Amino acid sequence: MLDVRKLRLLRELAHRGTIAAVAEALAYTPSAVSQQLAALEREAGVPLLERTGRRVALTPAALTLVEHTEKILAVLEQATADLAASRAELTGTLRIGAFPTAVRTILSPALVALSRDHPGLELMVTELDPATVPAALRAETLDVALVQDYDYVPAEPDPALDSEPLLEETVYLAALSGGPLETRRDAPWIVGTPGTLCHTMTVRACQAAGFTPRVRHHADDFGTVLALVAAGQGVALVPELGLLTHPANVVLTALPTRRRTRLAYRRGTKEHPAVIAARSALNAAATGRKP
Amino acid sequence: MLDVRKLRLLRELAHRGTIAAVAEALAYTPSAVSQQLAALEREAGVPLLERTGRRVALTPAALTLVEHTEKILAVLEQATADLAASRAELTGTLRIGAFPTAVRTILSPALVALSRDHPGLELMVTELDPATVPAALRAETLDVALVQDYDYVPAEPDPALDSEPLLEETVYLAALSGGPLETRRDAPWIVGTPGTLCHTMTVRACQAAGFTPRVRHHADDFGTVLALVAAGQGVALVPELGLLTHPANVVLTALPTRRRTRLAYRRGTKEHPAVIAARSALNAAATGRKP
DNA sequence: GTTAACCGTAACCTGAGCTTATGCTCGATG
DNA sequence: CATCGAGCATAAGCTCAGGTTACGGTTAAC
Repeated sequence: MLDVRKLRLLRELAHRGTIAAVAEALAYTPSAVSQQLAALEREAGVPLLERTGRRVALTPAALTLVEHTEKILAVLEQATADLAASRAELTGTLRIGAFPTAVRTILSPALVALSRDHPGLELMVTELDPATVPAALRAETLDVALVQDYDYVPAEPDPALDSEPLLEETVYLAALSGGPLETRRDAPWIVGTPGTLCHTMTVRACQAAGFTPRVRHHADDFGTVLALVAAGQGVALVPELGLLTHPANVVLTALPTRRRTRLAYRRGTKEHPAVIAARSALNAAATGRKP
Repeated sequence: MLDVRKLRLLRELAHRGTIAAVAEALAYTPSAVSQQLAALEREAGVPLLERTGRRVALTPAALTLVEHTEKILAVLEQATADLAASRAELTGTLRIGAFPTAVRTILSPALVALSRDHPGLELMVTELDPATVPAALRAETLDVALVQDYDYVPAEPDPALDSEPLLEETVYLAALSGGPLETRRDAPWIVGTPGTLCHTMTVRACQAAGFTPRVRHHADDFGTVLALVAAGQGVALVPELGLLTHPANVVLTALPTRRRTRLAYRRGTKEHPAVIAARSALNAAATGRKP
């Protein structure tokens, strides 16, 4: 009987590439992970890892093992979901991850509704960049998370994760005057810090319009971005949710680009009562904002 | 993360009914099983067991947990099968269960072929009554087994097991004179010991013909049965494979009843290379006997 | 050449999970 | 109705799986 705990380490290794990263993610020492994987290899009777330089690579046999592991972990999630559903009241803790804008706009009202309807449910919110969400969900640091699915930035399919559309917003060009994206070829730009989804989204949208933005400022908070625009420091792309307060002199031009926000969770937790509750609260908060 | 080892205990409990039986089957003490199940219940946060008299019953939540466990164990079997397939040579041990007649007729030649073609494969044969096969397969005492599927004795579907047809034979009425089953209403009968499949089969076949057999002798070995028939002690039903040597004065009348033999294994092991090898060897032995 | 990142082994230590021992409850039996 | 056996649960103790820390070897980058 193969040990599922060890298989989980192998799966994490397939995603993260190094034993050190697996250990870091799952709160072990690298030595422990190494020993467990060595034991798994011994039990399997087939080579699973081979050193390539200072990393390890998975053999084909190990990769098929990982695929099976994904299935098993999904069933286990489903089983715990069913257990939670069979309980009368919703208890335990739900760890929610979200990007900063979402926290202040749709997540806050959803949290109010959630804690009102389910007093037994402990809510933990973590603010993080969507790029780090998949790893956090897999490592069970988070249970559900809001992620973005900008045009031009499709999320790679992850067999361990599942998601569903939650919200779709218009993206605006924020400037001191109106006019389409193409006319901003030579304007100074205000974008997010490199590596974030906002940054990528802006750069790709400009490239699709035929130019590379001349980056002048970096700012992730849309309030700051709009203040910079109002101060004549440049132009920027801002999604609908970033416009809670916008300075009077900033002109917004709707672009065809749309920002889609999705609710992500581990495969198998779709029917977990806490996820169901989060889904309905978030949907209510998202549509409640519309008018 | 639910512990699959503990879930396996729960599944076994669902099948066997008492903690003591589970412990017996899996080579633990009852105390260990009790503690593990108590721990599982604690982790689940939901009552799983409730004492009814001096036994324990599973709650609905526990039953759905068992269903999930079946899926997980099947995937685990599949994973080990894939591992074995990725190995060049076939190694390890294959534990085969079979009823006595089968051992002497089709299993022996199959064993010869198997050990010739796969010298690295260790073969272990256990002679047992088909009625005990499902439990032995689930408890991983056996890997594959030959079971019978007489008319009137359909095997109940077990979610943990899988099987496929292997052989179909005619059942004969053995007597000192020819004639259909209905004419033996008042004859003394020779049947297997109560509880075995052979016994059930004979009784039901007679009942389908409109009478209950008057049992005179009990014998499980078909050689013995035929000797008793030859000695004028009564009549009996004997399947084709039981007729390796039959006394000259015994007359055989083919009946419409047919005996079907199936190859059974745990769900998920269908593509295990050792099972594949066993399948082909047994099929060859079964068809090789036909002419 | 030096350094940093990473993997693996050795040695040690802790607790999960086994065993044995024992008590309790329920149902069958005379 | 008293007795007895079957079965479950708890207590106490022991063992080993599986963790940690320490250290050495190898690889890639600068």
